[in-house]
Amino acid sequence: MKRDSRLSGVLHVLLHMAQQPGPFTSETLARAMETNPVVIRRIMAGLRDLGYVRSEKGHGGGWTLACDLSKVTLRDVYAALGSPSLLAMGNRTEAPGCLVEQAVNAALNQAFADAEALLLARLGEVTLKMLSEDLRKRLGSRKIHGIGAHRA
Amino acid sequence: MKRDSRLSGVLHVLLHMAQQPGPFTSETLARAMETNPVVIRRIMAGLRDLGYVRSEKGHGGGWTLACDLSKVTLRDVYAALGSPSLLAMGNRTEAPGCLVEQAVNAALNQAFADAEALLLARLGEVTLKMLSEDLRKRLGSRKIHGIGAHRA
DNA sequence: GTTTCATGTAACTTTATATGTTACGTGATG
DNA sequence: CATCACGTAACATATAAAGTTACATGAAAC
Repeated sequence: MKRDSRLSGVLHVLLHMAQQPGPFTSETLARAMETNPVVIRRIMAGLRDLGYVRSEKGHGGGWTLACDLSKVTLRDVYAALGSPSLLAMGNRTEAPGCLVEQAVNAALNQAFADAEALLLARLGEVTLKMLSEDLRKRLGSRKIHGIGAHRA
Repeated sequence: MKRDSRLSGVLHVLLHMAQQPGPFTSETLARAMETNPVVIRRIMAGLRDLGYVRSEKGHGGGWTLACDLSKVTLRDVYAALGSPSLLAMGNRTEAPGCLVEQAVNAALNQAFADAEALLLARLGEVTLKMLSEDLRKRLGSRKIHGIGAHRA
């Protein structure tokens, strides 16, 4: 299965934005992520609707952070994407009449639910602020570089 | 993303086989699972290679259980499928030069690894025998039915 | 007010992967 | 040797993410 990298992508964008004042155009962000501006707008749409970022049209427009980074967790960001399914595996049939299938589903669903719950909990423990601070540590003594200096 | 249901499928097959003596042709199993015989052979190939089941050609041939059901866990079955990825989400880039990407990956990988580990652990706790016994409970007082009586 | 810029969004293409299907080879049974 | 059943390659289909094109909307610059 093709793995969904939207969460990874949107976090990348948000972290870039946290490094310097905005606004950033979709075009600029897309170049930094080596993707298309439309893709940026797509993954940012949910965040905008929830008020985590703001977007402005016209000259000098673009995307701006509009939230307290210490209040927004990775789980919130995940939810803003529409909470896509976390697991790559699922039941063959969701509401089977076959008792064999029911037995299989019962066993798998328990394991699946546990794993999903743990993953969501972990994502809920990490705020954007924590991520941003981790990034600054990685940047180390290096001069805080702008998006222009982004390394492919 | 399309969710992988091979684990669910192969467990379904194994449970059916545990309900009555074999051998079962791919054709028979496929009818019970509403799929194609080739699909059955495909998902059974790994199990055969690991010795969990045996396959015989020619007249009277087919698939037979060849393991101690109390010794094989759902995790073993999962491994027999080739350990396909468990999570539907992943990193945008696996070994990024970009520090922002590295920071994002570090945070996500931790959460992902925890969830995967828990899922594997849970699968490792359930044996085929436990599944089979759960199934018999579900069948209740009902006469143990054969595959022929399988309900669509 | 017209031009330019930037987002918003629909529609289409591409890509990846699971699943389904056809065809044919191999070996075992009768 | 004819039939049965697996083994496997090759091809077809389905679904979802990602990429692309096109155009509408609204804001700023001139």
